[in-house]
Amino acid sequence: MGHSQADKALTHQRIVEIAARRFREKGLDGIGVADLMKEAGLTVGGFYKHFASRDALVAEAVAAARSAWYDDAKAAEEGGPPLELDKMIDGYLSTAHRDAEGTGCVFSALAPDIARNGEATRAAALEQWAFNVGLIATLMASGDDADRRSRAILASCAMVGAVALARVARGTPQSQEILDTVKERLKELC
Amino acid sequence: MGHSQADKALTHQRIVEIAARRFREKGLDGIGVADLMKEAGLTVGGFYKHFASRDALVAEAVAAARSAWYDDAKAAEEGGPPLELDKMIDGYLSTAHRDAEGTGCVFSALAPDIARNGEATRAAALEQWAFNVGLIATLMASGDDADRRSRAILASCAMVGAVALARVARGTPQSQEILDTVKERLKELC
DNA sequence: ATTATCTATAGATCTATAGATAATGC
DNA sequence: ATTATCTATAGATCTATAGATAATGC
Repeated sequence: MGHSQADKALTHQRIVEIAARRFREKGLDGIGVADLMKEAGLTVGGFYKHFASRDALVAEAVAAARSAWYDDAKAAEEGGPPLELDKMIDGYLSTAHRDAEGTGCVFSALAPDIARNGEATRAAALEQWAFNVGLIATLMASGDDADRRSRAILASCAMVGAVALARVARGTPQSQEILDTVKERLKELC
Repeated sequence: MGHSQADKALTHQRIVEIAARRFREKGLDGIGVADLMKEAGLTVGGFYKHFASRDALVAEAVAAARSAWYDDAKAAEEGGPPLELDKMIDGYLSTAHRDAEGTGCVFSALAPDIARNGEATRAAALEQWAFNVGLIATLMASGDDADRRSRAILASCAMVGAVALARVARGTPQSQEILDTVKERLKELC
């Protein structure tokens, strides 16, 4: 086992990433510190040398819970394939995203849980939301700035709600209907 | 204290109603059986004569977690004031609804929690969602049945997402912006 | 000497059950 | 006699801390 400061930073990051995944899968109250540490190959005793409290981990994990859009945007900035709004919407409203809570959008997985949490967690989440809305607005084909932002906000709310509801309806025909309907309507709008 | 069978039915209902409120406020994992019983003026020991398990209460509470729309629809059926879609949207996307998790829409308060729960809970929730979508579609001014349903689904997803996100953003200007923007866009659509 | 992690545990939960108590209802 | 509720508690969590161990880094 490593004990250097460099190792500690990596360990810290590993705990945060595991938490970001498991919290999205099980809810912010759905998994305990001991299980998260175990999954990181550690024991519970070391946790509080990394985080002041469980809540502090929640805040870090929510801030770190990035999904495909963010990765794609970063890649595009660094000369990768340019973003296409149609494809982003298709990806967000796909069954693959619906079935991958742990790595998907933090809002469709945790919005009500985050809303019940402290200022730090909510501010970190809101920053991500603003990033997403900005991204959608930028990629729209037409409209002035205010109109783009307005449509981007509607699209963001509809997508977050659609994936959350499609997960509730998983296993029924309504689940696919929700995803397909919102996809079709948003493509008209954007 | 009452011990009759009639009293027991009332007690059962009281527990379910308290749970429906507190679960929406604190999340499905946010309050324990003992605290719910205490709020009903009872002690924890009697709980399992009312419910087979905590999960059974969750399922009943989610099914019973009705909000203003349902009450208004029932009242309209019984000769009360007719439903108006514009007013329903205004109410749903109001700060009053945002700030009243405990009595508001079960989906904006609990959708991801419900999605993580068992079949019984999810089916009870989906039934409510279908009721709401049907209501919206019925009240739309124009369009054939398929088009109304399609727009009703978009409206439902956008409203659920908007209130969940407005709660995350509570205390910032974005909270109001989300509610107002989605309100304006949905009134165009409906 | 400092510190990253581990072992062990305190103290506070939480779900569920056993058995007692006190009311209902045949 | 039956049963709705209560008291008490078992057993399994969960967060947080104390003190030991073993590595780093001056």
